[in-house]
Amino acid sequence: MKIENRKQEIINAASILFKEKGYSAVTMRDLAKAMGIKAASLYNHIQSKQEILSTIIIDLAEEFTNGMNQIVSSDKSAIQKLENIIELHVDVTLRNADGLASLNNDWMHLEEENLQYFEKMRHEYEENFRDIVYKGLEKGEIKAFNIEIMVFSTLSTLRTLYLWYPKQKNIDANILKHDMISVLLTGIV
Amino acid sequence: MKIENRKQEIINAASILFKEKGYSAVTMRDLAKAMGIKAASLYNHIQSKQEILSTIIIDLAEEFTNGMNQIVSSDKSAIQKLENIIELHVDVTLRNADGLASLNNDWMHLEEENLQYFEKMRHEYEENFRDIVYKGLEKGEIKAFNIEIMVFSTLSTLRTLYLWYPKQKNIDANILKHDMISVLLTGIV
DNA sequence: GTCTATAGTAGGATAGAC
DNA sequence: GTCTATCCTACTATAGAC
Repeated sequence: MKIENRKQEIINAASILFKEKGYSAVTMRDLAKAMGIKAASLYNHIQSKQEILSTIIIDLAEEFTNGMNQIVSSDKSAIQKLENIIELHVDVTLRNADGLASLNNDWMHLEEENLQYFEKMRHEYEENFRDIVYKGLEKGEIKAFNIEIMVFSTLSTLRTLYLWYPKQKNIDANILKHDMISVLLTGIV
Repeated sequence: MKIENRKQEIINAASILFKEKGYSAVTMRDLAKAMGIKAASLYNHIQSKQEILSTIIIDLAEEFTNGMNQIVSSDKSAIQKLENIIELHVDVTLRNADGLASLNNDWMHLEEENLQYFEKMRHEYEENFRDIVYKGLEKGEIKAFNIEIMVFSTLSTLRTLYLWYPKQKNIDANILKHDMISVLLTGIV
Protein backbone atom coordinates (compact mmCIF):
# COMPACT_ATOMS: atom_id res chain seq x y z
CA MET A 1 0.00 0.00 0.00
CA LYS A 2 1.31 3.43 -0.91
CA ILE A 3 2.42 5.74 1.85
CA GLU A 4 -0.22 8.32 1.00
CA ASN A 5 -3.01 5.78 1.50
CA ARG A 6 -1.51 4.56 4.74
CA LYS A 7 -1.16 8.14 5.93
CA GLN A 8 -4.83 8.73 5.28
CA GLU A 9 -5.69 5.58 7.20
CA ILE A 10 -3.69 6.87 10.15
CA ILE A 11 -5.48 10.21 9.99
CA ASN A 12 -8.85 8.49 9.88
CA ALA A 13 -8.02 6.25 12.83
CA ALA A 14 -6.67 9.26 14.72
CA SER A 15 -9.84 11.24 14.03
CA ILE A 16 -11.92 8.56 15.71
CA LEU A 17 -9.64 8.37 18.75
CA PHE A 18 -9.37 12.16 19.06
CA LYS A 19 -13.17 12.30 18.95
CA GLU A 20 -13.46 9.80 21.78
CA LYS A 21 -10.83 11.13 24.18
CA GLY A 22 -9.42 14.34 22.77
CA TYR A 23 -6.02 14.95 21.20
CA SER A 24 -4.03 15.20 24.43
CA ALA A 25 -5.37 11.97 25.92
CA VAL A 26 -4.63 9.87 22.84
CA THR A 27 -1.11 8.41 22.74
CA MET A 28 0.83 7.30 19.73
CA ARG A 29 0.70 3.84 21.26
CA ASP A 30 -3.13 4.01 21.31
CA LEU A 31 -3.14 5.06 17.68
CA ALA A 32 -0.68 2.34 16.68
CA LYS A 33 -2.79 -0.28 18.45
CA ALA A 34 -5.88 0.88 16.54
CA MET A 35 -3.89 0.46 13.33
CA GLY A 36 -2.56 -2.95 14.36
CA ILE A 37 1.10 -1.87 14.31
CA LYS A 38 3.70 -0.54 16.76
CA ALA A 39 4.05 3.14 17.62
CA ALA A 40 7.46 3.48 16.00
CA SER A 41 6.01 2.34 12.67
CA LEU A 42 3.67 5.30 12.53
CA TYR A 43 6.64 7.58 11.97
CA ASN A 44 7.30 6.04 8.60
CA HIS A 45 4.11 7.73 7.41
CA ILE A 46 3.77 10.86 9.51
CA GLN A 47 6.25 13.27 10.97
CA SER A 48 4.66 13.87 14.36
CA LYS A 49 1.45 13.65 16.35
CA GLN A 50 1.05 17.36 15.77
CA GLU A 51 1.10 16.85 12.00
CA ILE A 52 -1.89 14.53 12.28
CA LEU A 53 -3.87 17.09 14.24
CA SER A 54 -3.05 19.98 11.94
CA THR A 55 -3.91 17.94 8.85
CA ILE A 56 -7.32 17.05 10.26
CA ILE A 57 -8.16 20.57 11.37
CA ILE A 58 -6.67 22.73 8.63
CA ASP A 59 -8.19 20.64 5.83
CA LEU A 60 -11.63 20.97 7.37
CA ALA A 61 -11.24 24.65 8.15
CA GLU A 62 -10.24 25.33 4.54
CA GLU A 63 -13.25 23.38 3.36
CA PHE A 64 -15.53 25.63 5.40
CA THR A 65 -13.67 28.73 4.27
CA ASN A 66 -13.95 27.82 0.59
CA GLY A 67 -17.62 26.91 0.96
CA MET A 68 -18.38 30.17 2.74
CA ASN A 69 -16.49 32.23 0.14
CA GLN A 70 -18.60 30.74 -2.64
CA ILE A 71 -21.79 31.46 -0.73
CA VAL A 72 -20.78 35.02 0.09
CA SER A 73 -19.89 35.86 -3.51
CA SER A 74 -23.17 34.50 -4.91
CA ASP A 75 -26.00 36.94 -5.58
CA LYS A 76 -28.66 35.09 -3.64
CA SER A 77 -30.93 36.37 -0.89
CA ALA A 78 -29.82 36.27 2.74
CA ILE A 79 -32.22 33.43 3.43
CA GLN A 80 -30.85 31.41 0.53
CA LYS A 81 -27.31 32.05 1.74
CA LEU A 82 -28.21 30.82 5.21
CA GLU A 83 -29.76 27.74 3.67
CA ASN A 84 -26.53 27.14 1.75
CA ILE A 85 -24.49 27.47 4.93
CA ILE A 86 -26.67 24.88 6.64
CA GLU A 87 -26.22 22.58 3.64
CA LEU A 88 -22.46 23.12 3.78
CA HIS A 89 -22.35 22.03 7.44
CA VAL A 90 -24.53 19.00 6.78
CA ASP A 91 -22.37 17.98 3.81
CA VAL A 92 -19.09 18.29 5.72
CA THR A 93 -20.58 16.49 8.73
CA LEU A 94 -21.77 13.57 6.63
CA ARG A 95 -18.37 13.29 4.98
CA ASN A 96 -16.13 13.67 8.04
CA ALA A 97 -17.99 13.73 11.36
CA ASP A 98 -14.99 12.38 13.28
CA GLY A 99 -12.63 15.09 12.09
CA LEU A 100 -15.09 17.78 13.14
CA ALA A 101 -14.57 16.74 16.76
CA SER A 102 -10.94 17.88 16.53
CA LEU A 103 -11.91 21.05 14.68
CA ASN A 104 -14.31 21.94 17.47
CA ASN A 105 -12.44 20.75 20.55
CA ASP A 106 -8.73 20.46 19.84
CA TRP A 107 -7.87 23.48 17.70
CA MET A 108 -6.14 25.07 20.72
CA HIS A 109 -3.48 22.37 20.54
CA LEU A 110 -2.33 23.51 17.12
CA GLU A 111 1.11 25.07 17.09
CA GLU A 112 2.06 28.64 16.21
CA GLU A 113 1.49 29.15 12.48
CA ASN A 114 -1.34 26.69 12.10
CA LEU A 115 -3.02 28.05 15.21
CA GLN A 116 -2.94 31.57 13.84
CA TYR A 117 -4.07 30.42 10.41
CA PHE A 118 -6.96 28.50 11.95
CA GLU A 119 -8.05 31.37 14.16
CA LYS A 120 -7.99 33.74 11.21
CA MET A 121 -10.20 31.40 9.17
CA ARG A 122 -12.62 30.88 12.02
CA HIS A 123 -12.88 34.60 12.68
CA GLU A 124 -13.56 35.39 9.03
CA TYR A 125 -16.12 32.60 8.85
CA GLU A 126 -18.03 34.06 11.77
CA GLU A 127 -17.79 37.57 10.34
CA ASN A 128 -19.20 36.39 7.02
CA PHE A 129 -22.01 34.60 8.82
CA ARG A 130 -22.82 37.70 10.84
CA ASP A 131 -22.75 39.92 7.74
CA ILE A 132 -25.25 37.73 5.95
CA VAL A 133 -27.64 37.93 8.90
CA TYR A 134 -27.20 41.71 9.16
CA LYS A 135 -27.92 42.27 5.49
CA GLY A 136 -30.95 40.00 5.67
CA LEU A 137 -32.19 42.09 8.53
CA GLU A 138 -31.66 45.37 6.66
CA LYS A 139 -33.63 44.09 3.70
CA GLY A 140 -36.41 42.87 5.97
CA GLU A 141 -35.88 39.21 5.11
CA ILE A 142 -35.08 38.32 8.70
CA LYS A 143 -36.89 39.11 11.94
CA ALA A 144 -35.29 41.67 14.24
CA PHE A 145 -34.32 39.52 17.18
CA ASN A 146 -31.06 39.85 19.05
CA ILE A 147 -28.70 39.16 16.15
CA GLU A 148 -25.74 38.01 18.23
CA ILE A 149 -27.91 35.37 19.88
CA MET A 150 -29.28 34.27 16.51
CA VAL A 151 -25.79 33.86 15.08
CA PHE A 152 -24.53 32.09 18.18
CA SER A 153 -27.53 29.80 18.39
CA THR A 154 -27.40 28.75 14.75
CA LEU A 155 -23.64 28.22 14.71
CA SER A 156 -23.76 26.24 17.95
CA THR A 157 -26.26 23.85 16.46
CA LEU A 158 -24.39 23.45 13.19
CA ARG A 159 -21.07 22.94 14.94
CA THR A 160 -22.51 20.26 17.21
CA LEU A 161 -24.12 18.30 14.37
CA TYR A 162 -21.16 15.90 14.32
CA LEU A 163 -22.11 14.66 17.79
CA TRP A 164 -25.74 14.11 17.06
CA TYR A 165 -26.02 12.98 13.47
CA PRO A 166 -24.27 9.58 13.94
CA LYS A 167 -27.00 8.62 16.43
CA GLN A 168 -29.71 9.11 13.81
CA LYS A 169 -29.56 5.92 11.84
CA ASN A 170 -30.01 6.02 8.10
CA ILE A 171 -31.20 9.59 7.93
CA ASP A 172 -31.22 10.87 4.35
CA ALA A 173 -28.93 13.83 3.66
CA ASN A 174 -31.62 15.82 1.89
CA ILE A 175 -34.20 15.22 4.60
CA LEU A 176 -31.62 16.23 7.21
CA LYS A 177 -30.84 19.45 5.31
CA HIS A 178 -34.50 20.25 4.90
CA ASP A 179 -35.30 19.65 8.56
CA MET A 180 -32.29 21.60 9.80
CA ILE A 181 -33.33 24.53 7.61
CA SER A 182 -36.86 24.34 8.98
CA VAL A 183 -35.84 24.25 12.62
CA LEU A 184 -33.06 26.83 12.39
CA LEU A 185 -34.63 29.35 10.04
CA THR A 186 -38.36 29.24 10.59
CA GLY A 187 -37.93 30.93 13.93
CA ILE A 188 -35.95 33.64 12.25
CA VAL A 189 -37.82 34.26 9.03
CA MET B 1 -7.04 30.14 55.16
CA LYS B 2 -9.06 27.02 55.81
CA ILE B 3 -8.48 23.94 53.67
CA GLU B 4 -12.02 23.99 52.31
CA ASN B 5 -11.58 27.51 50.97
CA ARG B 6 -8.21 26.68 49.49
CA LYS B 7 -9.71 23.59 47.89
CA GLN B 8 -12.39 25.70 46.25
CA GLU B 9 -9.73 28.09 44.98
CA ILE B 10 -7.90 25.18 43.41
CA ILE B 11 -11.10 23.94 41.79
CA ASN B 12 -11.83 27.40 40.41
CA ALA B 13 -8.32 27.79 39.03
CA ALA B 14 -8.51 24.30 37.55
CA SER B 15 -11.86 25.08 35.91
CA ILE B 16 -10.29 27.98 34.04
CA LEU B 17 -7.28 25.93 32.90
CA PHE B 18 -9.44 22.94 31.92
CA LYS B 19 -11.60 25.30 29.88
CA GLU B 20 -8.57 26.65 28.03
CA LYS B 21 -6.72 23.42 27.25
CA GLY B 22 -8.84 20.50 28.41
CA TYR B 23 -8.29 18.23 31.41
CA SER B 24 -5.61 16.01 29.86
CA ALA B 25 -3.42 18.87 28.67
CA VAL B 26 -3.36 20.65 32.04
CA THR B 27 -0.63 19.46 34.38
CA MET B 28 -0.52 19.73 38.14
CA ARG B 29 2.47 22.02 37.61
CA ASP B 30 0.33 24.32 35.44
CA LEU B 31 -2.32 24.39 38.13
CA ALA B 32 0.21 25.00 40.90
CA LYS B 33 1.75 27.85 38.94
CA ALA B 34 -1.67 29.45 38.51
CA MET B 35 -2.11 29.22 42.27
CA GLY B 36 1.38 30.58 42.98
CA ILE B 37 2.57 27.42 44.76
CA LYS B 38 4.43 24.21 43.93
CA ALA B 39 2.70 21.14 42.54
CA ALA B 40 3.36 19.02 45.61
CA SER B 41 1.55 21.57 47.79
CA LEU B 42 -1.69 20.97 45.92
CA TYR B 43 -1.90 17.52 47.46
CA ASN B 44 -2.40 19.00 50.90
CA HIS B 45 -5.84 20.12 49.70
CA ILE B 46 -6.89 17.59 47.10
CA GLN B 47 -6.34 13.88 46.74
CA SER B 48 -5.73 13.70 43.01
CA LYS B 49 -6.18 15.49 39.71
CA GLN B 50 -9.11 13.18 39.08
CA GLU B 51 -10.83 14.40 42.26
CA ILE B 52 -10.74 17.95 40.92
CA LEU B 53 -12.38 16.91 37.67
CA SER B 54 -15.09 14.83 39.28
CA THR B 55 -15.92 17.59 41.76
CA ILE B 56 -16.34 20.11 38.96
CA ILE B 57 -18.45 17.84 36.78
CA ILE B 58 -20.59 15.96 39.30
CA ASP B 59 -21.57 19.12 41.20
CA LEU B 60 -22.74 20.74 37.97
CA ALA B 61 -24.50 17.63 36.71
CA GLU B 62 -26.40 17.35 40.00
CA GLU B 63 -27.37 21.00 39.74
CA PHE B 64 -28.91 20.35 36.33
CA THR B 65 -30.56 17.16 37.53
CA ASN B 66 -32.13 18.88 40.54
CA GLY B 67 -33.27 21.81 38.43
CA MET B 68 -34.80 19.53 35.83
CA ASN B 69 -36.57 17.42 38.47
CA GLN B 70 -38.25 20.52 39.88
CA ILE B 71 -39.34 21.61 36.42
CA VAL B 72 -40.67 18.19 35.49
CA SER B 73 -42.72 17.84 38.66
CA SER B 74 -44.33 21.28 38.30
CA ASP B 75 -47.77 21.49 36.71
CA LYS B 76 -46.93 24.10 34.11
CA SER B 77 -47.45 23.99 30.36
CA ALA B 78 -44.80 22.49 28.09
CA ILE B 79 -43.83 25.94 26.86
CA GLN B 80 -43.41 27.21 30.41
CA LYS B 81 -41.30 24.18 31.26
CA LEU B 82 -39.05 24.82 28.26
CA GLU B 83 -38.72 28.43 29.37
CA ASN B 84 -37.70 27.23 32.82
CA ILE B 85 -35.09 24.92 31.32
CA ILE B 86 -33.61 27.81 29.35
CA GLU B 87 -33.53 29.89 32.54
CA LEU B 88 -31.83 27.04 34.37
CA HIS B 89 -29.05 26.89 31.77
CA VAL B 90 -28.60 30.66 31.79
CA ASP B 91 -28.43 30.69 35.61
CA VAL B 92 -25.86 27.91 35.81
CA THR B 93 -23.82 29.47 32.99
CA LEU B 94 -23.72 32.85 34.71
CA ARG B 95 -22.64 31.23 37.96
CA ASN B 96 -20.03 28.79 36.65
CA ALA B 97 -19.22 29.17 32.96
CA ASP B 98 -15.71 27.76 33.39
CA GLY B 99 -16.87 24.54 35.01
CA LEU B 100 -19.33 23.94 32.20
CA ALA B 101 -16.41 23.49 29.82
CA SER B 102 -15.36 20.39 31.74
CA LEU B 103 -18.93 19.15 31.94
CA ASN B 104 -19.23 19.41 28.17
CA ASN B 105 -15.78 18.34 27.02
CA ASP B 106 -14.03 16.31 29.70
CA TRP B 107 -16.70 14.06 31.19
CA MET B 108 -15.18 11.07 29.36
CA HIS B 109 -12.11 11.35 31.59
CA LEU B 110 -14.12 10.59 34.71
CA GLU B 111 -13.34 7.24 36.26
CA GLU B 112 -15.66 4.24 36.67
CA GLU B 113 -18.33 5.13 39.22
CA ASN B 114 -18.44 8.83 38.53
CA LEU B 115 -18.48 8.20 34.80
CA GLN B 116 -21.49 5.90 35.11
CA TYR B 117 -23.23 8.29 37.51
CA PHE B 118 -22.66 11.19 35.13
CA GLU B 119 -23.86 9.29 32.08
CA LYS B 120 -27.00 8.23 33.93
CA MET B 121 -27.77 11.82 34.89
CA ARG B 122 -27.13 13.09 31.39
CA HIS B 123 -29.33 10.43 29.86
CA GLU B 124 -32.20 11.15 32.23
CA TYR B 125 -31.84 14.87 31.61
CA GLU B 126 -32.17 14.37 27.87
CA GLU B 127 -35.11 12.00 28.33
CA ASN B 128 -36.91 14.55 30.50
CA PHE B 129 -36.24 17.23 27.92
CA ARG B 130 -37.57 15.04 25.14
CA ASP B 131 -40.67 14.11 27.13
CA ILE B 132 -41.56 17.73 27.70
CA VAL B 133 -41.33 18.44 23.97
CA TYR B 134 -43.39 15.34 23.13
CA LYS B 135 -46.16 16.26 25.54
CA GLY B 136 -46.18 19.83 24.25
CA LEU B 137 -46.62 18.43 20.78
CA GLU B 138 -49.49 16.14 21.82
CA LYS B 139 -51.31 19.04 23.39
CA GLY B 140 -50.75 21.18 20.32
CA GLU B 141 -48.59 23.71 22.17
CA ILE B 142 -45.61 23.03 19.93
CA LYS B 143 -45.31 22.86 16.15
CA ALA B 144 -44.87 19.43 14.58
CA PHE B 145 -41.34 19.67 13.26
CA ASN B 146 -38.79 16.89 13.52
CA ILE B 147 -38.70 16.53 17.30
CA GLU B 148 -35.26 14.98 17.53
CA ILE B 149 -33.78 17.90 15.63
CA MET B 150 -35.65 20.38 17.82
CA VAL B 151 -34.33 18.75 20.98
CA PHE B 152 -30.82 18.49 19.61
CA SER B 153 -30.79 22.06 18.32
CA THR B 154 -32.04 23.58 21.56
CA LEU B 155 -29.73 21.53 23.78
CA SER B 156 -26.73 22.30 21.57
CA THR B 157 -27.32 26.00 21.95
CA LEU B 158 -27.88 25.83 25.71
CA ARG B 159 -24.83 23.65 26.25
CA THR B 160 -22.61 25.99 24.28
CA LEU B 161 -23.75 29.12 26.09
CA TYR B 162 -20.67 28.96 28.32
CA LEU B 163 -18.45 29.66 25.31
CA TRP B 164 -20.41 32.57 24.03
CA TYR B 165 -21.79 34.42 27.01
CA PRO B 166 -18.41 35.63 28.38
CA LYS B 167 -17.86 37.51 25.12
CA GLN B 168 -21.04 39.51 25.61
CA LYS B 169 -19.97 42.19 28.04
CA ASN B 170 -22.33 43.30 30.76
CA ILE B 171 -25.36 41.52 29.40
CA ASP B 172 -28.18 41.44 31.94
CA ALA B 173 -29.28 37.98 33.07
CA ASN B 174 -32.97 38.69 32.55
CA ILE B 175 -32.44 40.16 29.10
CA LEU B 176 -30.32 37.15 28.18
CA LYS B 177 -33.01 34.76 29.39
CA HIS B 178 -35.69 36.63 27.51
CA ASP B 179 -33.71 36.74 24.27
CA MET B 180 -32.72 33.08 24.49
CA ILE B 181 -36.35 32.13 24.99
CA SER B 182 -37.36 34.23 21.99
CA VAL B 183 -34.76 32.80 19.64
CA LEU B 184 -35.08 29.19 20.77
CA LEU B 185 -38.84 28.92 21.20
CA THR B 186 -40.41 31.28 18.70
CA GLY B 187 -39.43 29.01 15.87
CA ILE B 188 -41.06 26.13 17.67
CA VAL B 189 -44.22 27.63 19.12
C1' DG C 1 0.64 24.83 54.36
C1' DT C 2 4.47 24.97 51.51
C1' DC C 3 8.82 23.42 50.31
C1' DT C 4 12.75 20.18 48.02
C1' DA C 5 13.72 15.85 46.40
C1' DT C 6 12.46 12.00 44.15
C1' DA C 7 10.00 7.65 43.06
C1' DG C 8 7.68 5.39 39.45
C1' DT C 9 5.41 5.60 35.18
C1' DA C 10 4.26 6.94 30.59
C1' DG C 11 4.74 10.04 26.85
C1' DG C 12 6.78 11.44 21.80
C1' DA C 13 10.21 10.32 18.98
C1' DT C 14 14.66 8.10 16.88
C1' DA C 15 18.22 4.35 15.50
C1' DG C 16 19.04 0.54 13.23
C1' DA C 17 17.93 -4.56 12.23
C1' DC C 18 15.05 -7.23 9.17
C1' DG D 1 7.03 -0.93 6.18
C1' DT D 2 7.36 -2.87 10.57
C1' DC D 3 9.92 -4.33 14.31
C1' DT D 4 12.76 -4.06 19.05
C1' DA D 5 15.26 -1.28 21.90
C1' DT D 6 15.91 2.89 23.83
C1' DC D 7 16.50 8.06 24.72
C1' DC D 8 14.87 11.89 26.96
C1' DT D 9 11.45 14.37 28.84
C1' DA D 10 7.40 15.20 31.56
C1' DC D 11 3.79 13.49 34.26
C1' DT D 12 1.17 12.30 38.93
C1' DA D 13 2.00 11.55 43.37
C1' DT D 14 4.60 10.70 47.87
C1' DA D 15 8.10 11.40 51.77
C1' DG D 16 9.79 14.14 54.94
C1' DA D 17 11.99 18.81 56.35
C1' DC D 18 10.61 23.35 57.82
